[in-house]
Amino acid sequence: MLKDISKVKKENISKLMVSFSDPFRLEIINLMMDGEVCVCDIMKLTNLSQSRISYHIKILKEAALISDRQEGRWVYYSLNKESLFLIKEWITSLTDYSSNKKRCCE
Amino acid sequence: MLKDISKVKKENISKLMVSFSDPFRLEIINLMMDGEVCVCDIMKLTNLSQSRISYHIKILKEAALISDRQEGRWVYYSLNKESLFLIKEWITSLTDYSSNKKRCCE
DNA sequence: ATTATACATCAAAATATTTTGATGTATCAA
DNA sequence: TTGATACATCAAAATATTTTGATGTATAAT
Repeated sequence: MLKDISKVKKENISKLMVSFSDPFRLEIINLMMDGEVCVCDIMKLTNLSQSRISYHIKILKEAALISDRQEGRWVYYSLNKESLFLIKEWITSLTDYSSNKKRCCE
Repeated sequence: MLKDISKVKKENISKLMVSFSDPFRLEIINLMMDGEVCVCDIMKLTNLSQSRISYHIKILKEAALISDRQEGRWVYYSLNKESLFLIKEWITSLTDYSSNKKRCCE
């Protein structure tokens, strides 16, 4: 079962990384550093068009990097700390190796 | 002065995140978990073509995610731990906020 | 000197992502 | 009920990334 979990995680990691890979998404993510924001906030703060923002928001949501909460006409978005933790864990696992130099191609 | 440093780092972060955003690059990165590898190692372990690997390696290198070391005809690649640490720091900074709920659009 | 190996680079083609502008849906206020 | 606001979705166009196959360069072995 552990293998299954790590496989599930692998795809998550991949999606999460893709979600981080656009400069405008990084901007949006940075706006969420200080808490919840709605699309109209992002519009004001970035001058991106509404549909453009919705598109990027969708990618961030599908990667589970952000969560949403609706309140009347507004939808509030915020960073999903669990996903951020997952990434940190994965990166940590990358640096765990003991840097032993190997001869290659043998 | 901490703020200034974070601004300089912003472009680095962006490139690093892009370098993480391809599934084959993730595979290559995973191969480096256990230490140095050369292109021929990656070829054997992934069945990707040589030029394809070189292309991805180049992107990883330009993002400073990996370092290279030449030894005769072989070039050994390995993960750059400093960059990995940089990303972890950045992600940590994202989760530092105190989740205060705000009214938007006001 | 010739040949083979390990890898980089290049331009064209294939493919994927992003942007735009229009339209759709739900909520709210008058 | 009508109109406005906040946001989502869609298809087409614009743009960016990736793949391929050919060629180039440096090192090393014969």
